[in-house]
Amino acid sequence: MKISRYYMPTFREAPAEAELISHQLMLRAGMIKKVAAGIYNWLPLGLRSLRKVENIVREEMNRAGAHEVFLPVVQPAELWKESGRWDAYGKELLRIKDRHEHAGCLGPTHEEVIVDLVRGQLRSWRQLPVNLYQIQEKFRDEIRPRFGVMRSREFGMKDAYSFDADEAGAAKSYSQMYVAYARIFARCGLEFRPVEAATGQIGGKFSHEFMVLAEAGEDTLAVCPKCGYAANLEKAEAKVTQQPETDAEPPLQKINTPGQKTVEEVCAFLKVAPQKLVKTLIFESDQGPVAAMVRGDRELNPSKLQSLIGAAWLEMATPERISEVTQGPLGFSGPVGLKIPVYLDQEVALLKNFVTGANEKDFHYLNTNLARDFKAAQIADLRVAVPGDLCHRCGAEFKFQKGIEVGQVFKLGLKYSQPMNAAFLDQGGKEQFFVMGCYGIGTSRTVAAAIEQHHDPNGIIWPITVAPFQVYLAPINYKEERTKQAADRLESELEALGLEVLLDDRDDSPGVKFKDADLTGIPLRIVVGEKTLAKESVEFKLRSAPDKTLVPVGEAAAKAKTLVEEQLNQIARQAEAAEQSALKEIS
RNA sequence: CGGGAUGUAGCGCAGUCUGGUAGCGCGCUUGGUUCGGGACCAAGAGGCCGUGGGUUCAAAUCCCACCAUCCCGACCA
Repeated sequence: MKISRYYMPTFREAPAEAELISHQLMLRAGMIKKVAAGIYNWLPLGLRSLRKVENIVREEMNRAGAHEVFLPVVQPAELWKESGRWDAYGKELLRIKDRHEHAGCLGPTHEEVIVDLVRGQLRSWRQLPVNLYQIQEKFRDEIRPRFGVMRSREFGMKDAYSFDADEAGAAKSYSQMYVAYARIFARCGLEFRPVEAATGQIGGKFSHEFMVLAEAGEDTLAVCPKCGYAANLEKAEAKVTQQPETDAEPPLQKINTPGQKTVEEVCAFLKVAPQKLVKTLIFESDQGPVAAMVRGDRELNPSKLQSLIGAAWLEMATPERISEVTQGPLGFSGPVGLKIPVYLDQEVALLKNFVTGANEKDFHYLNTNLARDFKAAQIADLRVAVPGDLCHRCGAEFKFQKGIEVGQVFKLGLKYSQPMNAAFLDQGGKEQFFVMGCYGIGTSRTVAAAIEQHHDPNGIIWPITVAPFQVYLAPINYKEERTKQAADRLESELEALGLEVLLDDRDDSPGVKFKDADLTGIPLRIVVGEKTLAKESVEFKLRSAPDKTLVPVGEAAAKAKTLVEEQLNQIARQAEAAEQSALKEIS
């Protein structure tokens, strides 16, 4: 491919809108261009990388026994009403109407459509399991799109859905996907980590997220360096290290605390440590209002509370609602006398004689005690893990790392098959709902994540497997006849060997070409010039290393092929290793 | 949606306070000289100054409204 015939506008400076390095580099290298907030054009260079990610995904999905389908972007409201998500899904679901005033939406995900596809067609246990996937554009009307294709409204995603006859089958499908994902991300040249994840509004019981480790990540992971436990902060469980207190229980004492609402204020006013003050937070959920208690120096983790009570949705109650539910204003809530279920963080259960709100303006209680003064509906780990916490499995101290979520695997169970009435006949002739799983990979985001992980001040450093081209062929002066001939000839030799070559045939100074070679991150650069040709040679340089070596012209193509294959083989070995450790993790 | 900021040539920016011919760098075009880390000389092209309204003899500049974009927060298979 000759650059002069290619559409690849590169820039010296990145548009001011780009914050993230991957975003800046993608814009500068001419991979993408913004159309509107969270909506991007993919240019030829960017599309080549995106397609490489997609093809890796496709190969591995096929290898794992899944079958590719292609589902519509526009989906009818009826299906979403059937699953109950027409109302449950928030404003991210872009609802539209057609000319007949018929309601529909742009698909943010495809559970409804896929269930509709198979129900009635899959009727027998003999046909199971089935795993169908697609690589599609999704649309989610994000409140705040940002970071280029890392968090855009329209984005590329592979989504797969498995249908099994029972839990055991579903567990097997899940494991297969888990292993396939490990291979996929390893093949993309990524350093990643599967972590236990909260299941969020998609529901289900069990989930892993595949995280690419990068500072720019929006998620925080708690990783145990000793036993390998890793979890999203939303889910991470810390070991309780404190001993239960055994103090005597003096009587409950109501005390005037005028205007003291926050933990800080109350602690200062009463001269108690925040560890001895317990916050009572009121939530609204589909299960009705609930209260949750954590120590004053801790932060409640809503997703833990949500999964504990099995709520479909959960949010902080409004001040008005708090007054209704507790009979007291915001800032003075406490467990004593509360009529709603009270969920207790496990740390709180160890305390004696703590301070709580009195559900009355300007009053708190001293010497509040569990059992004597109130009952807990349940005691569990409800707080957000913090640096310094210890792994609940092995007791080593957690390390916190930032990660980009590039994939997630879910066990859905009957969440969609049941309401949408998708069933088959089991061996006993009995009707059963499909046990489902769903498995997503953000393909466009994966491209950005690869750049986040592989760049230097000069530009991108692509892993060979997702590089848009493998060789950047740079003639020093393409107008010089001997150079031109050598470059053209080498280009066709390389292409004949199946290599992907970008020939920089522009009438620009060498500096421009080197800068663009670095910026676009193509793994192997070959320079052809009068100086090298005087030695019957061309110069090889890997983007990932500083060394330059002269290679005889006649051996150049074969040598390039060898280098590319070495890199491919190395990644193949990494994929093998990733598969092996994934198999261990999931068994 | 709350808080903050910005909209001037393809990109990066100045000009706005203090109203009076719309500028700079990069990029682009033409010619020439160059050719190992974003070359040099010369001549050019390119702008509803985000949109609409108002004030004024006169508005990129002052006032009002709207729109868009970015950042922080809430949100998020």
